[in-house]
Amino acid sequence: MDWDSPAADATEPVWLHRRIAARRNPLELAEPLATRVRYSRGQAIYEEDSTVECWCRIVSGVARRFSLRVDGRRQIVDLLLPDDVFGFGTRGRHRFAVEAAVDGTVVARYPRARLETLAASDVRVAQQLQEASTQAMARLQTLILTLGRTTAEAKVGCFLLRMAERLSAGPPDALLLPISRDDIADYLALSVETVSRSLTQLKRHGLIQLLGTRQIRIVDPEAIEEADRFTANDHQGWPAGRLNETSEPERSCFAGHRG
Amino acid sequence: MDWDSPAADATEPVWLHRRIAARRNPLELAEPLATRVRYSRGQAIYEEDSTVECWCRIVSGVARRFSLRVDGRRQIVDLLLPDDVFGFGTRGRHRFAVEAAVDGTVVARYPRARLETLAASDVRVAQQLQEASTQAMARLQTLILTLGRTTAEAKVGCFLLRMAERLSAGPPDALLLPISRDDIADYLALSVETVSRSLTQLKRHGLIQLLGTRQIRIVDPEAIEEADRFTANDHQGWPAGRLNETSEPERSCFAGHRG
DNA sequence: CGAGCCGTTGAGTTCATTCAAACAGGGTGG
DNA sequence: CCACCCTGTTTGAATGAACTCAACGGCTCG
Repeated sequence: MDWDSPAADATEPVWLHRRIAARRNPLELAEPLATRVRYSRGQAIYEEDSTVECWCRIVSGVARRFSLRVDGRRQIVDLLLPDDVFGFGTRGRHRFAVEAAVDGTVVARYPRARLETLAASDVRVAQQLQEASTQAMARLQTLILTLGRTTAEAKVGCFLLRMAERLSAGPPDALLLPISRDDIADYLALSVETVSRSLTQLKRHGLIQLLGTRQIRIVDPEAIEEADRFTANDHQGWPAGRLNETSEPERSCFAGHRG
Repeated sequence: MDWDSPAADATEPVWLHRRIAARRNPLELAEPLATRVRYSRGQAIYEEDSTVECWCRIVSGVARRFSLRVDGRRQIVDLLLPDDVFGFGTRGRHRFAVEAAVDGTVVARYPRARLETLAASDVRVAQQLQEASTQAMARLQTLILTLGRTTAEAKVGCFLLRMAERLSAGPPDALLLPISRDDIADYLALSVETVSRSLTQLKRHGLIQLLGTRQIRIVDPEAIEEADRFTANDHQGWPAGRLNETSEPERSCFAGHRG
């Protein structure tokens, strides 16, 4: 099966593979150990508190690492895109559950024991593991900074920028969101309604354009990055030329996601 | 200098060393490489975007890893207590700055290059590095869960529980906060006033007792853990017997921190 | 004793949430 | 083909929560 090839399945949207061109497989040297598994949306990749048997890498699609609270709310701790590595737990146990966030998510699984023996014999493999772990830590820190922003508009804007950076090879001017508003809400610790409102606010302020419900064009990244200040001050401070609604027709320009 | 000994400096408060008994030095095998440095409150341990030269371990005291936003606000990404390891950056550079949060914080520094050669020759050292890295990741995930809670009272309560777990060897019933309200605020992305109000709220609800400004007794950990639900419902649901104010005299039972 | 820092409390405003309703698009079945 | 349902998304109104600005008390240090 040729799941690594970008054009493997023509029915899948492009963004699921776009990143493969941008970044190399971070576990390239361990690839002989890998077995691939395909998951449907919502399907568990592993459960909370399960034992660590494999390291995992997203080949295509998206997965969410999350925890369920006592009140039923869900906190997504990490959003896993193609070539993101996950599955190293704490003391042999997974602290969080992981499940596919879109249909047809493909995960490459590397048995932990064999991976470790390989790493012991090949330093470069050990370095790749280390690097993958560092990347995962960087994602967590980025999320903390996003959660730390003051207003919901700033959080959502920051989220868009980070997603654009991760999804695109070139300049982060446009992006196709791979996940639903629900997932964004649980990722940013906001309500779905607030996420939706923040997006329309960002659009009204001329910082983004909404081409489709999930297709977004980033107009003013710097202003988004500093959105805290602007929302704190009076709203006269917005650039006047951008205040008119960019009323693009809201036709869906793509297929392949079923929310 | 015998900084490892719990009674090295009688003027230092007990909690700075309490944890040494609870958890072993996670870089024990690398100790021959270590050099110790003492920092005063607010002093930089390393700067943002500096090159990674050493891994670090808190011997005694507290440090904060943080980033400054454009609006001047500060987000503390990690709070470092005795025997916490930090300083592994992303691609050779530190993404955040670290500075001492209390006077007399002692840090053991392990030169990166020598540490790596040692790890290459001794598998147990490599395992210790791996374990330390995993611990750091666990701290980040815990913070994300804390930041993800709905109300400020839930955030602060959750913070107290996690700090009690980290600071004490026994049951997490009491703790002596090692940091100021300001630091808590920047850690939880709240304002100082809200932190203060949340503490008095938790006290009023009978979930904690405030013995001193920094000495706290945890009365009902389970209720704190589920605080989201209670604050969401009506406030008649609180245990009636605990609603009377526990008006202990607010004398300071300890010295050694100057905010 | 005054200055300065830390912590708490109050008043008013802004912001996010809940509850509710409405809309759009995809898919299925009559 | 159209009606219908289901999911996901958007918007409105009202409530509740956190923030800012401000003032005050306690404590330490000079």
